[in-house]
Amino acid sequence: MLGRAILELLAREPLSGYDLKKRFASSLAFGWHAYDSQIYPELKRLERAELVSWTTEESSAGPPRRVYRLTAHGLEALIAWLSSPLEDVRQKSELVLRVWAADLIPPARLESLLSTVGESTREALSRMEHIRGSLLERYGQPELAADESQVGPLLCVEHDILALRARLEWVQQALRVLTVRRAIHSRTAKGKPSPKRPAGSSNVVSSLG
Amino acid sequence: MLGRAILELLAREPLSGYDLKKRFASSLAFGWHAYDSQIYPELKRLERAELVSWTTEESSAGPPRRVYRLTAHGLEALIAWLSSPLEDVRQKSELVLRVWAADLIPPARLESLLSTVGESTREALSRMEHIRGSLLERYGQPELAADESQVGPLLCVEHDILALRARLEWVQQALRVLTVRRAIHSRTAKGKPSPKRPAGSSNVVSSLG
DNA sequence: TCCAACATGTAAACGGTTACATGATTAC
DNA sequence: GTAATCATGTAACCGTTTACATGTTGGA
Repeated sequence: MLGRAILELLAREPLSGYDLKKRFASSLAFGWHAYDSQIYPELKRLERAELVSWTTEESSAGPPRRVYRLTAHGLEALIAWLSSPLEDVRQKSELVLRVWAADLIPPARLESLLSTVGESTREALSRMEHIRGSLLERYGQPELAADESQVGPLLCVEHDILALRARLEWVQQALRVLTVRRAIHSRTAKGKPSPKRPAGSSNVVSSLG
Repeated sequence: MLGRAILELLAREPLSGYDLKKRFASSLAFGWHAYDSQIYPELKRLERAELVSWTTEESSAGPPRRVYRLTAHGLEALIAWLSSPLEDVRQKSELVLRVWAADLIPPARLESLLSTVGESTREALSRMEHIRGSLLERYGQPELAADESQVGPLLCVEHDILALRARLEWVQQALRVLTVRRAIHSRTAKGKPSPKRPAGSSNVVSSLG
């Protein structure tokens, strides 16, 4: 998959491994992330497949750079992939996996996990909204943006904003549920052991899968 | 990660490899998916780590089953993981990766990709809403549900519903944007080549990462 | 002189995916 | 008999992650 992401970036402009590394390192171009240790071998693989070629360029600071660009064959392969049918849009989330066993997590711990996620989601959301602001200012509404190549990135930013808002909403809902439950428990079950599954009640969730 | 998911399931009730395989195969317990080829080796790994143990049970149909259960140490390890700090909630999505290069996809292809995703999202959403319906019917509001062990699954279903709604909303927005752009193009640019990036305008997106 | 940024890599481990392989029991 | 379901595995591959490794140039 990283190979495809690299081809997309090279379709816009020639880049060196180091440039790509910077793109994939921090806030990540389009939510994708990669390590430098993966980028250089991947570029070699793309080169062997004749999807990219490179030329050496002098660098202003540091050793000479190997600048990669798409070959005609590379652009063709990229477009073929982009156009191919897409299946399986499942999203695995460690947070959700953990919350599934919410009853096994000490309540205070669970609440702090959710608060932390909520906080980082809020931050990511405001970063994304800021990015959207500058893109809209620069290019106008995505429907009208004159620069064809900016429509995709604009839509990706919109995607992230909607996804982050949904996650934030869920985290708040979960925290609300847990708070209410704690309040009820402390009132009704003073010192009583936590309620067990009623005998004979089959586990509904077992039959969902 | 699969090991953790297995421990969570075994914390509720003893299960055989075959049971786990069924849970992970189709609609997936809590959005997680796994292949049988992965489950049996993973059970051996958990056994070596003394997190699970097994006993043989006669099966009503077919060969005897090896039924696994958590050890005390396994429950301890599970709770330790559940309580540990959680970082990195990044979500990689092939769909978003493709849309980033929307301008390279033939418009009709892109629209059919998005429509397909929209349709399968709608289906998943109605499945999830149905599941939520039966859970609420059975256990009542998550705040009040008497069965402690069902709160997590209820919250997971809520999560999926919010996430699916957000995705659907985005897909519809994207389709709207593309439709409007197509309409404008066909009116203003009869036969004209598609507009190129204005010379000298640096790519904003490059500087976002 | 030393640190930060530039620039490019290798090796090992881990986890998920695909494909292949085997055999028992029950219902049709 | 034969197909479906029950039940358990192995082997090879591939992509990601972590850790390690090396050397240059410019500025403080």
